[in-house]
Amino acid sequence: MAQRFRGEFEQKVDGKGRVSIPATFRRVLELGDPSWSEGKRANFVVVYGLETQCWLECYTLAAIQEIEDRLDLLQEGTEEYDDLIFKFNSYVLEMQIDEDGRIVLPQKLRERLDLDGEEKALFISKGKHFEVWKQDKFEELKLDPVRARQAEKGPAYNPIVKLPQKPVT
Amino acid sequence: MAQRFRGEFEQKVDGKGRVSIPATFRRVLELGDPSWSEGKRANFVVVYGLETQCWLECYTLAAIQEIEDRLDLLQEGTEEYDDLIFKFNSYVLEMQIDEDGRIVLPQKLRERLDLDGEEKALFISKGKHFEVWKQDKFEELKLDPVRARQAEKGPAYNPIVKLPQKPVT
DNA sequence: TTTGCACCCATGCAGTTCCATGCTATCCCT
DNA sequence: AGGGATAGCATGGAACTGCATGGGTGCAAA
Repeated sequence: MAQRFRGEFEQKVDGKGRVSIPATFRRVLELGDPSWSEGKRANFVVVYGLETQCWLECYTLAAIQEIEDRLDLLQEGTEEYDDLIFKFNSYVLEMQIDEDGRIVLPQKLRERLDLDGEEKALFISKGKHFEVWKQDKFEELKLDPVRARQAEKGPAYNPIVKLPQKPVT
Repeated sequence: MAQRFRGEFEQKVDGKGRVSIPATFRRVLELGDPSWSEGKRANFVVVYGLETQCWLECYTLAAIQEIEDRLDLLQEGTEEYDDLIFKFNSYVLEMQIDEDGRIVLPQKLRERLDLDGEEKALFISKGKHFEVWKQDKFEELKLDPVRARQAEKGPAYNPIVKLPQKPVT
């Protein structure tokens, strides 16, 4: 079982576009990079997508490999095939974590996130990948589905999101 | 069947946010960590959720694994999938019990619980997970459902909460 | 020449590790 | 049954380390 990203972190982006990758995420990226070893720098993949996408999706190399394996099983020319090729080949960047555990977001990506100058970025786990947002933007958009629905209902002591039914086997 | 958490304990949180995990809970967390063995430190998962949530929910790794297995069977993008990903991947922290049976609640969580300085925390079993509250808060809110309902009815000799019917098989 | 980026070094603080203490429940021996 | 030894548990203190962050320098491309 591959490691999963867990948790949600707030990191500062400095004037040069540098951001620390949260240490726990670093561990997962390192393990997901087949050519990584102690002391080396981990590589990973950033999917930034079309212009309308204002967040980054970050994948371990292993996860990307998994996606490519799946691609090989699909018919060329199907909609799904095209979408995946498009998403994971065209609008994509391979990055490397530096000595200090940081990456530099190039101009292009900073613009995409709508970052200028020093700002806070949000790192949000999605299990097999994580996303990076400009914090203000994320909050403004209230994209979190649970929060969005709860906002309608008002606060309540309802700690458990309903679990899915056990599959019938 | 996995072990269950039982009982309710009061533990002191020191100025640095350190708390002892009640010993009986530790046993359950250890058994629920597949990679744990005698002498090692048990890992588990703390779900702190959205800003309105002022308590912590703690799960064994086995319990989390069970949730993730179910997640793998769901369609990405469905409401249920998003809710679960958010709840169990995003607003979550993986923690490790230290040599002395304690954990350190990071700033973020202390704020969430409304703990500052030295205070009492309540550990409350909920069967497959347990919750952590600031004691004062818990009492103030009188969230205990049984107590709340009993308070409405006034004091009565009704010590036994009605047990659920056995399922018809 | 300016701007974007790779590299190097510096620092404060939060988080972690290690060691010490008192209390209580348990066990064993007489 | 009494009493002393023992082990595990809840706490406290202090040193240490890694992480997030900031600043500077040099190089290469625009």
